[in-house]
Amino acid sequence: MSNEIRRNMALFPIGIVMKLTDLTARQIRYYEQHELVIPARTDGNQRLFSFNDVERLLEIKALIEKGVNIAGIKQMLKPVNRDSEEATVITEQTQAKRRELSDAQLHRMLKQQLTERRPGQVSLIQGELSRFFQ
DNA sequence: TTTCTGACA
DNA sequence: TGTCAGGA
Repeated sequence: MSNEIRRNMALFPIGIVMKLTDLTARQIRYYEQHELVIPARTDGNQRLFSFNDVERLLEIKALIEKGVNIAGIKQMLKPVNRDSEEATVITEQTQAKRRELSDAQLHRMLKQQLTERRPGQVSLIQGELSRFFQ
């Protein structure tokens, strides 16, 4: 159950998400405008994405590459519920994602991509992810 | 330095 | 979508 909390815990800024998803900030913001993802906001109006947001963006990216437009994606992906406190609602979509991208795979992918960074910046990024490897 | 919004080629 | 401006 605590995994749900962790998966929905917003913690990375757009810069990290860009590397994780291979999307540009422009694209990510554009998708947000169209409500494909609703990242949390904190402090100075900065977007903070959770693991779920990242997975959602990867789904969007995959669909875009398949030639699906925004309208089409809106219909395929369930509308996002952003309850900062309420528990995560396990939607059919969520379960579908689990089948394709398990936690282990996601973690592995994250490690891989975040590891190929310059030695100096690695510590910072790993520090952000550390809470997920507890 | 990084991210944000708005706007235009 | 890319990119620049002007702020936070």
